[in-house]
Amino acid sequence: MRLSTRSRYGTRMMLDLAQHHDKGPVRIGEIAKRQDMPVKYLEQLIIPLKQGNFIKSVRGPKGGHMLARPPEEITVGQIVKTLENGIDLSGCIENPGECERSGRCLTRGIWEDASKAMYDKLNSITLSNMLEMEKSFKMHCSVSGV
Amino acid sequence: MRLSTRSRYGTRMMLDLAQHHDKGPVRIGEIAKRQDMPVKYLEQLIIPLKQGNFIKSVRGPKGGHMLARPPEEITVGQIVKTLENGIDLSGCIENPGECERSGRCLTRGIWEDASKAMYDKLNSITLSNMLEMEKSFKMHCSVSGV
DNA sequence: TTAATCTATACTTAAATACTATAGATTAAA
DNA sequence: TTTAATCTATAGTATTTAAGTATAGATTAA
Repeated sequence: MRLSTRSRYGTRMMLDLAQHHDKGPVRIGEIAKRQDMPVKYLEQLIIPLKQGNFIKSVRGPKGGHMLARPPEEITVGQIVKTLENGIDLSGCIENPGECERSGRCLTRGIWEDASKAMYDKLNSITLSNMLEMEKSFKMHCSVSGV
Repeated sequence: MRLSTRSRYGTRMMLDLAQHHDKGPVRIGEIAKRQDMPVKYLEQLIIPLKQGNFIKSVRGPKGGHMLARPPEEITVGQIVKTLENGIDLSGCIENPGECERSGRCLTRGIWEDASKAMYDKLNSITLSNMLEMEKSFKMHCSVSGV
C-alpha cells in the first residue's frame, strides 16, 4: 500500500506553490528544478488538480501556475484523493459491486475503517500547516547549528 | 494505495483458519474452495505466515494448516505487515537513505503519520474480534430475516 | 511576429502483481 | 512396504499498472 509517485510528487508540487503563494504565477520548470521532479510528469499532475480547483494557471510568457485557494483551505487528503486512483485500501469499499462477496465479507469493513483512519489523518493537515512546520524546522536547524 | 491481493487473501485465509481453530488441521484446498481463492497462490502466502509463527502445518494425508497461536493473539496489522511489502505509504519511512531529500522533506513526516494511523487501526483488530463480528452479523441477519 | 509558456494526446519502458507449472518431501493408512 | 494425500520449494509467465517521454498545438506578453 505505497502511495504512487503521483500523489507524492503532486503534494510536493502543491507545497512548492504554497511557498510561493501570492507572488504571481510560478513556472512548472522552476518547480521541477527545485523539487527534482520531471517537468512532463508534473504537467500531467496539474490537469486533475486544476479540475479539482486546487490550481489555476496563466498561459503565455510570464505565465505559470498558482494555488486557486489559500493554503489553509487545501488539505493533503484532498490532494492525495485527487491524484491517487481512489483513496481506499480496496476497490470494493467505494464499489461493492466489483466483488460478489462484499455483502457478507468481514474483511471489507476492516479495510474501510483503516482507510478512514489514514484519510482522516491526511485530511487534518493543510498546506498552511506544512508551511508552519517548515518555519519551525528551519528555526530548529539554525538554533542547533545543523 | 491499494492493499495487494496478498494481504487481502492472506487475511481471509487467516480468518478461515480462526473459524476452524482447535478442530484439527485444515487443508489448503478447502480454504481455497470456501473462499474462492487459487490454491497455488495461498500456498505461497503460507510460507511467510509460517515464518512469522502465525501458522503451523502438518504434512501427509490428514495434514493441513492451523493457527500457531490463539485468535486473540493475532492482529490484522500483523498479517498485513507480514504479507505486504512494508507497511508504510512510502519507502523512505523505513529506509531514509533511499531518498537524498529525506532529512529535510516535509511530506515524509506526513506519510509517516498517516501510515501509523492506518497501522494502529489494523493492529487494534484481532482474529478473535473478527469472529465476534461474524457472530453479531449472523444474529442481525437472522433477526432481520435477510 | 516571436518566443515563452501552458495544454493535449499518445507512446514507451520498466516494474510489480497475480497467477501457474513442475518436481519433490513427508507421512497416515491400507 | 506401498500408495496416495497432503504440504514444500522453486521457477516461470502473463497481465496490469506506474512512471516517464515525445510531439504537436494553443495562448499571449513583449
